Amino acid sequence: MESIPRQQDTARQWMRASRTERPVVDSTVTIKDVAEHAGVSVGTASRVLSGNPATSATARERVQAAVTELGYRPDARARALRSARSHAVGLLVSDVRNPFFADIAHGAEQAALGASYVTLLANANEDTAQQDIYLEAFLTQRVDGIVIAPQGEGGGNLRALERARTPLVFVDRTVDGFDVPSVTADNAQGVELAVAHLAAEGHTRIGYIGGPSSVSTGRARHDAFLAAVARHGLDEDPDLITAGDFRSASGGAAAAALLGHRRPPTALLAADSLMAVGALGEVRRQGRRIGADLALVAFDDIDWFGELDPPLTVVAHDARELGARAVRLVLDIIEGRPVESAVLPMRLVVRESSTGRPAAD
Amino acid sequence: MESIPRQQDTARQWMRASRTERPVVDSTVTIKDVAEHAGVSVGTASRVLSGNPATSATARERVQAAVTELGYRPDARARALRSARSHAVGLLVSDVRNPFFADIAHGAEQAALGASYVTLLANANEDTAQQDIYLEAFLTQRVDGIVIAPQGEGGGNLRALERARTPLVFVDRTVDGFDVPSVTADNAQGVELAVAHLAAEGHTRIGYIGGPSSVSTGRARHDAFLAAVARHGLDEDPDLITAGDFRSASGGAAAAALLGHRRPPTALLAADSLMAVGALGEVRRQGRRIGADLALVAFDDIDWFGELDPPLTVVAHDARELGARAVRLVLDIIEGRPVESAVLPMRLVVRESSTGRPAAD
DNA sequence: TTGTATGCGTTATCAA
DNA sequence: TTGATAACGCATACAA
Repeated sequence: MESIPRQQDTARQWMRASRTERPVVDSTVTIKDVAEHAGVSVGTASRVLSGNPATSATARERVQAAVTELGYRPDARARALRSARSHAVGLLVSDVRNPFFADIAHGAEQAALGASYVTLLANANEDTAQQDIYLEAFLTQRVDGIVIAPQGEGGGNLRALERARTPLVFVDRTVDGFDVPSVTADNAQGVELAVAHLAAEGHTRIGYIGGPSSVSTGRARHDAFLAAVARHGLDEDPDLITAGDFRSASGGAAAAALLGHRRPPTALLAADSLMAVGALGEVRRQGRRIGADLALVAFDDIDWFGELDPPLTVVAHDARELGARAVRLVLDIIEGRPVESAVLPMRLVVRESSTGRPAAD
Repeated sequence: MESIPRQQDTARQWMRASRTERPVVDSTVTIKDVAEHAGVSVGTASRVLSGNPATSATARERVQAAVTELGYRPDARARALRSARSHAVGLLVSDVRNPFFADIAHGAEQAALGASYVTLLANANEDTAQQDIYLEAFLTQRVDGIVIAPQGEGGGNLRALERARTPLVFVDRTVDGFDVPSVTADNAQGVELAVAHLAAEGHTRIGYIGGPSSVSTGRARHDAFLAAVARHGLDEDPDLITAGDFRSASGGAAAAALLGHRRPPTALLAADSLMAVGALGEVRRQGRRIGADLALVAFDDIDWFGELDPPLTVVAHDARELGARAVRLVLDIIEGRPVESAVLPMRLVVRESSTGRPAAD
């Protein structure tokens, strides 16, 4: 009786597909079927499948044969339910469409794959509500661990995570008041590199296009900018400080505001790639030319920044490495190894956008 | 006896975390705990939780209270195991770092979220082997359906998918020999629009930077290009045809080859955004200027293409819509509704890169 | 080395 | 409307 609803279900599901293929194998081949087909007990089949050494060569052989013949695929959910390990990690990025986070995701995914963990990638879309939804989903899916580039002040489900004791790692960003292992970049150093470079190029008025103060990197870069400007004796004009939301449009708006002042800056520093691109557009619209009329340095080294005209000078961090390290960190927690937060260095890649001339290298 | 290993496990897992917080609630609150706390049976608790109308107001109230008090979160795995529905769809894109696919992913994710499905996003990294790995993972995770932008000729697990009868939808790309519902763009129309535009601008020698012939969009655009060139009476010179791999570097190489010929093209058409960016870099390196010296039209309207200098003329498809439609399609299959493949129109967005002058609109 | 039996957390069946 | 109980697919303790 029990299996009938399931079959009906499957039938209904494919009713209109009207495919002409052979009904080969049912989708739900269980370990029981395998055991039967191999002429062994489920216990033996299970042992063979999970690599338990307590198996005979014949058993292994017959079970393997049955597996390939029936097209058996273990049910990860049942397995996880029984063994309290899902072998899945959740990765929550702020915005998949931001190339920087796409790179982080890629690095994280590859690292997880290497450890034979599956990655559940979710996209908060720079929105705290969506972050909570996906965090909730991760929790109900019982992922073994979570890597997140967090939004906001850390209310809502971020606290629930702590309570649920799910292994958690912050990547790129952190949240105040959370004692969570993290892999971040040395933002202060990055800003210092950029400002020092622009100062060396003779600029004294640098316009800053910052990120939102609700994000740790936004705050860190802002503070570092102020410090660096003071340190290098540049103009500490509040008019030179703007803030966007890490998205393209806000970069354009910020650039417009900066360039609209009576004493506009001669150089621009954008706190992320998307805002840099927005600024690029605004500068062009104003009929000015990056490199020649106005220097531009951006955070985040996106692959194609070097292909632009002019190529963009950037403060780069290795996003892939950031993602990979974060995953390794969360696996360390999961598997009970000692964990250590990491701060990765940033480096300056000088190109024409800040010098007006082809780079030396 | 049975629960002891689990507790040990949890303990080991957090041993070195040495956090000082209160042990508030154990992570694994089950429905049993909820029922006990509420003074009802698990059956009643389950009914309340799943919105079964056969519940009394008091029962609902008490269970809800217990849920919030204990911080209960249903176990999606157990739920899926029992109900044969995971409420998860797998999304496999060719390359997350390609902005076009990032947009597709975003659209798909939002659509799934709207239907309260979770999206498992995986990245094939333009690699058939990785595609198979993730397909395998989707299968073992027993996702309810899969949306994929497929790689290669469709060997390996793509066939296994068919056999497993997992609802499947192709997005953007298709694979010959598979009778699978799909959401694609009208590539032929897109190419025609681009070629017609360039012809109208007076170009007779258009260099084509195509995609790999192993991908359906690569083939479709290639064939359409040949047809359009013939139709408009332009130079049908084989030297004007190149092929890349949908990645930046190959676009640069293709541009170099095209521009190196004795009779170089006066316009370039790139079959995707990343290759267009690569071409952009190569053109700059050769000291030429897009728009003025050489026209460029690209496939895929990436947000920031309009911000570049000069802004890029593109053949655009709405990637978000592509992703959203694909998800809706797979949900249609899952939930037994009639399904219908869709071909979305493309449209030409004319900007300076192909005209040398600011666009009218 | 193997088989049997139990339980993981949940939903669904069946009586009450 | 409710409670007891079986079953989902799998892994493991225990006995053989």
